Amino acid sequence: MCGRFALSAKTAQLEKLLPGRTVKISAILTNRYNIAPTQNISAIMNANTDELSSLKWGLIPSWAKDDSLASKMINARAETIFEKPSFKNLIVRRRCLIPASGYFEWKIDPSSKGKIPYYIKNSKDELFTFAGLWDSWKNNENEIINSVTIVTCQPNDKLSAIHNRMPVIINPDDRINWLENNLTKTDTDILLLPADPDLFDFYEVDKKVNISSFDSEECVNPKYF
DNA sequence: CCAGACGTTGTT
DNA sequence: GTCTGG
DNA sequence: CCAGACGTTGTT
DNA sequence: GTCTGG
Repeated sequence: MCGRFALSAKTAQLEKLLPGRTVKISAILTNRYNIAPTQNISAIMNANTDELSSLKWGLIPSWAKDDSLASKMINARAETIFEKPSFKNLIVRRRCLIPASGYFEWKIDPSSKGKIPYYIKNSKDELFTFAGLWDSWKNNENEIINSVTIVTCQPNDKLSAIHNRMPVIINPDDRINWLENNLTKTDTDILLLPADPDLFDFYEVDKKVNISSFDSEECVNPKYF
């Protein structure tokens, strides 16, 4: 699955996320190396593909009475996304792209039964984009809270070595299609697939990443080199 | 009909 | 063991 | 995802 | 809001 990731990028890189266009970056973004659920993350929403928006990670459905569901809705399984009440409307109407420079998975070490963190990134160090769904919820103060969940799928042959799920990654050439067209299940079935294994590398990192408040470049440095 | 859930992961 | 917060 | 808390009463 | 279970 995907429960932590990093986004350290220059504005110029983020502006070019959609091929042939310029995405407006209005917020000042600091480099993030340990983005955790409940925090705000950057995303391009289908409702506004002209700019990078900020959404809370952990989906709060529009009908929710409180935000207690959010921590349970950080991921959505691609296989059942058209069936689940919380997601079936969103896959049709409320899709987004979440840029990342890499993400983390914890591999269970059979010998120690402990968990070892790994960092997974594009082999050419390019940004990539997760498939996400978002929703709008109004809290008791009548404030609109936009929140987001990351779609997951089976791992590809390379990443199955460390985990049995992986985030869905939308290729650059599919990004505008994912955001702007009216997609049916037939359309999304060919997009919500494990990424090409050749595009990704992974390596072990220090356990400091376990602590979500430890947001430092050290999180993404190889433990051994 | 109304009431109550609405999710994923990993482990067994 | 299970939930909440980051 | 992991880390850290997990409770009430009464008093300030 | 919509589906499932009773």
